[in-house]
Amino acid sequence: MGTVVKEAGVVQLASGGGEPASPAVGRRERKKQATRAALREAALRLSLRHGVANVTVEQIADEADIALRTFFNYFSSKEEAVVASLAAAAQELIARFRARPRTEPVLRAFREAVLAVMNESDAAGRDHVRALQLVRAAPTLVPQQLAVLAAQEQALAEAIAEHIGHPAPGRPGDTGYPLLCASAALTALRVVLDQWLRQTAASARPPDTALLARQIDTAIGQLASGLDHPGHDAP
Amino acid sequence: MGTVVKEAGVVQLASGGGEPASPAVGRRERKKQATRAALREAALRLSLRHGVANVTVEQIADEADIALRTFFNYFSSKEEAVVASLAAAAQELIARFRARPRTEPVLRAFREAVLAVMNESDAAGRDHVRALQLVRAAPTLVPQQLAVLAAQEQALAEAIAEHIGHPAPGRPGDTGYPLLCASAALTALRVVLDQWLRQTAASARPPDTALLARQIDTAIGQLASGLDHPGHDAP
DNA sequence: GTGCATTGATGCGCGTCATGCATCTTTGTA
DNA sequence: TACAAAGATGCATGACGCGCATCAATGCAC
Repeated sequence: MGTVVKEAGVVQLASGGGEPASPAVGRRERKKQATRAALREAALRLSLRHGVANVTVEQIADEADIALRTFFNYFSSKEEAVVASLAAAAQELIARFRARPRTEPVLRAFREAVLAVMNESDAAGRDHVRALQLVRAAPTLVPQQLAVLAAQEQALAEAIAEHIGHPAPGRPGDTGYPLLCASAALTALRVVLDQWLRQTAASARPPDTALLARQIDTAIGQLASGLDHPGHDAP
Repeated sequence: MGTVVKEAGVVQLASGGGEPASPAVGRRERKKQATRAALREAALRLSLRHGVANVTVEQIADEADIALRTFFNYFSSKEEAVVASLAAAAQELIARFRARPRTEPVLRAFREAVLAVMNESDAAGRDHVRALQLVRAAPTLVPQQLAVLAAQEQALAEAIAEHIGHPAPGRPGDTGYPLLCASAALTALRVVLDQWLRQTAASARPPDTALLARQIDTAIGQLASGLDHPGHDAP
């Protein structure tokens, strides 16, 4: 039989795409994750060095020492491989959110989750930021980035519903709040990150997390207190 | 010299892509708009009939009686041509917003603008809805749709800043409110439209504008009154 | 440990995509 | 009417994305 690794083409991207924190399964699964990671890192590295447009899928596959054909078993396009780091980050963001105490207001918990993810200093944490910078430099990736975020809306919405003891999205009694809140929060995050990257780009190398925290607080604060009345920095 | 019609590849999409309401210029410009419209309509029509994946760029070009090469002078991909209607709708949405009296609260004006656009019953108005339905049926188009909306955030943010007499985004004194409000509003619109289409899909043919209006009001209301306290239908 | 079924990796081939380049045609204007 | 600018078209080409057949590694039962 043929090979059907991708969980469904674009849907692979739409359904996550990050490393699913494999629960210590067999060697098979581990190797798959390794291959995926190798391709993801190769794509990111080469794209950062030469620019996304100047890198071919073949080069990425060679760099990762994987057959060209195999690349397409994992990602359906170059762009998808590059933003895979972001998908992973988004999934971790949601995991962090789920771990917050339910006594925290929703947006507060979201804020903490974001900062937790951004404060990671390990290899993966760096990749998130590097991928974001790359997206800023390559307009081709913008649609992909947006799709990655949008793909997590549903998951975050469910987490939010759980967090506040609200009916899950689509269930009877659902006010639509969880989904709206999730998409608004992720959008705000995207806007803030974009601004932050623009400023950080020309300044210090080590990501200025303090500045990011302040900007996130501002945005979250505006979302929390209602968008119909502008201009308030610290309520 | 070569041909450089597109205002800049993907940026064409990112900077709008709709018909710029040509100010009665020469025949040259009129013909360009006609060509663009022909391609846009052909792409939409064929995609609706056979599915986006089953339509080639060549078929679209043939249907519009345009050379294949010329197609790429207007759109850099099949998907871009299909969602061009949405770009036009988004631009008109902003135009409508700008026309609202400044006495209206921001989100109220946004609501009115949305309903105005959705109530259009002419050919273009139908195209908006048809394109939205197509996107729902073809995951490939989702990234493009998101990009179209995101591309209008800046424009809407500026309109909002004007509406309330706030410094333009990036200017000194900018609180970040206009951009956040714009992106949140557009996101909410996207979420609401998605839900609405899901429901409308299986029901009446003539778009149920009343239902849409109610759903928009709910979402806008939640945005307006703050996202940190859930569950309120009619404040 | 051996054999079998499953699943992923790889090679091959093909149709499509997307763009650069050269050329021809149309349009606007002096 | 002649000329310059701008768009449309044809041609050629490299990359893309995937179906299909095959090979190899893995997991499992016995």
